[in-house]
Amino acid sequence: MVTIVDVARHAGVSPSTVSYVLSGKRAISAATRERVEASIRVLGYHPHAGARALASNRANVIALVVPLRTDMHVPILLQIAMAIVAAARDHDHDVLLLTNGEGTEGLRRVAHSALVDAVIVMDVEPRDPRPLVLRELGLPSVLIGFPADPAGLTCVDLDFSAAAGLCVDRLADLGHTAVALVGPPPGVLERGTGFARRTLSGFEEATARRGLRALVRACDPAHQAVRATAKELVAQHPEVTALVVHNEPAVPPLMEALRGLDVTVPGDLSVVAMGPQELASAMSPRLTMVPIPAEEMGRRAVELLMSKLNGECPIPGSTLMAPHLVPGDSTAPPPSRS
Amino acid sequence: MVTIVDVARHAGVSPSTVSYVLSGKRAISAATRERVEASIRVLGYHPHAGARALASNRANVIALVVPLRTDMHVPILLQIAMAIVAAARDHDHDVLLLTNGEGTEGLRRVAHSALVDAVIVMDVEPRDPRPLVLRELGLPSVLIGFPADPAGLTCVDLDFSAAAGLCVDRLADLGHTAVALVGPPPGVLERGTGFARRTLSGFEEATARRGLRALVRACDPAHQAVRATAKELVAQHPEVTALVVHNEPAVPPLMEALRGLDVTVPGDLSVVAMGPQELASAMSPRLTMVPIPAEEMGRRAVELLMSKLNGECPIPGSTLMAPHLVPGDSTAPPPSRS
DNA sequence: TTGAAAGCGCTAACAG
DNA sequence: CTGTTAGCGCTTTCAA
Repeated sequence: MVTIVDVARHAGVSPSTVSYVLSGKRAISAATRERVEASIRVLGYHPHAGARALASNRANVIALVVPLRTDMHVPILLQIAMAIVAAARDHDHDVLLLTNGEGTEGLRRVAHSALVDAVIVMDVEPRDPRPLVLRELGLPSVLIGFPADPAGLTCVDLDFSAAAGLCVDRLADLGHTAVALVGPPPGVLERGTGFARRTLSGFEEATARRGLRALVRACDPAHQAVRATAKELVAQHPEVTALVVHNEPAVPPLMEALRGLDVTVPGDLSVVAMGPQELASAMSPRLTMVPIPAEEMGRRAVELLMSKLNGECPIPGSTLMAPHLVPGDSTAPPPSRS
Repeated sequence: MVTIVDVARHAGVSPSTVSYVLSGKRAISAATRERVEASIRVLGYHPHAGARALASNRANVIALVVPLRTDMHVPILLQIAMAIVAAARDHDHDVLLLTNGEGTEGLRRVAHSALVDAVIVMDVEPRDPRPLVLRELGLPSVLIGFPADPAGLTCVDLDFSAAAGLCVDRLADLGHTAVALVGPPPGVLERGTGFARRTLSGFEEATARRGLRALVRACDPAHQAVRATAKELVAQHPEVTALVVHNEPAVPPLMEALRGLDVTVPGDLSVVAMGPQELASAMSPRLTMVPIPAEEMGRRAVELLMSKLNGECPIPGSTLMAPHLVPGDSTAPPPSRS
């Protein structure tokens, strides 16, 4: 194994100089720096992670807690995770993968053993035990999603309220006067799940502001339920000319149900969906969407965490990512009343 | 921080004794062991991971390389990853998450810096550069999937050949005499992707063995293409009374296309699919499936890796997981010729 | 069955 | 701007 002493010898300097070249923690003359860097390259030196962690009290590793069972769309989960890994690498950190299988014990373990310096917790929900443990451990952390009480915690999420507003605004701009929100199954809202509630309030606020008639339907993603909801909306509420859908798994059956009811999109009915962007091109016509910005959420979470680790203050308690609307072919002005 | 010295003092023994209690590497009297264990519990001692890695040359961490873009079904990927984390924990190891973003450089880095002891690479394909790097590094590894040349490597995958055979056997047992394989898009097979080829040969071997007439169709998962394939099979090949589908994304549009063609499943046509088990209950009727055993594959990969780390020999070069057929409601005897 | 002590490779005072 | 050196907390010989 190549050690720092080997590099030092090869470059004709002391080990500490090599260390300082690597860390940039003190000024080094250009000449010395170059010689050291050359030696590092020639010898193929990589500092021993354990030794470094031991001496510096920094493992340069962050933990990522991924939920086993989740309300989140799985590909989104993975996208966020990958973005986190990439962003962490940009900050010279690695990512340790943790599940909830060990319960909160895993957090205690990796924190106490100094395996990681900090942690990102995904898919945080209102009644989540993990934030408590994080506070107790004093472990720097960033949550993706919001617990019931985010006080003293750093949280990142999409601004679902603004996202719903964006959908409504687009439809209002097109001339629609009555729109319906097709939301997650009843249970999700009642459980107090944060994002569902925030979408709803954003929808209500925006429709009120724009003077639109508004309907809300919770919708189970099962084929039958979706079909029933579609049928009911079309038959009982002919005034509704546009749908905002915040329920990823319900989208494919919904589009199929509309086709079955001879409702053309966007001719008879416009559809805007909130969810993973891939959904857009999987549907026909291509959906107008407000995508979940997985990439940005992951990066932002890492950046916030790094700020914390570097002792930068103050860190914002909650970060709501601004939504963007990506136009597709599923929205158009409402049909003319003929 | 609680150190091994604190524990030793508290228990009235030497640090080395505490170490040996933890590692079990030498005999300890029951009395001493109990005192030490009590002290560990009381003080809430967790050994410092870095110090341990430095002194023992073992990080007790394995790397998991997850592909960024993949032919694999994403939820399956995550299931395997989670199974790997759980299994690794059972062997007292943690999992470091790596992507291909750094290219093979990431592997070199974590190996040289002793951040990890070994690595599991997911979604290995025939022309994969990573196995070469693993050989070069001498890093203990297990691959999920098969490279073109698996010589000297340890690989785990589903026995796709046997899986196809299982599907054919079930259909033959039900009385079908002509079956079609709906496989992955043309490109996948031509690129030499291992699993597609193995499925095909299993299908051909089994249909020949059972004396069935066999058809094979590569199928792009796009709506249009699936519809065309379904139409062609139904119209041009009325003798075909059953389908074996090995193409996860094509399944939903296929089922819909059949419905559109007034072909009832399983009344007119039986369908068996290979893929993620969740697919079965997402379809109506519930599919008869040969699921990808994500859980077992993950566990097996870890077990093989641990055997390698413990120097147990010989390690099998390739492990093909036995497939299981899970009956659903999409298979029945062929329609009577009336 | 246990203890003493020498490192593992690196960082960060301290000293110049 | 650079070198010397004392640990970081643990494992593992060696010795008893």
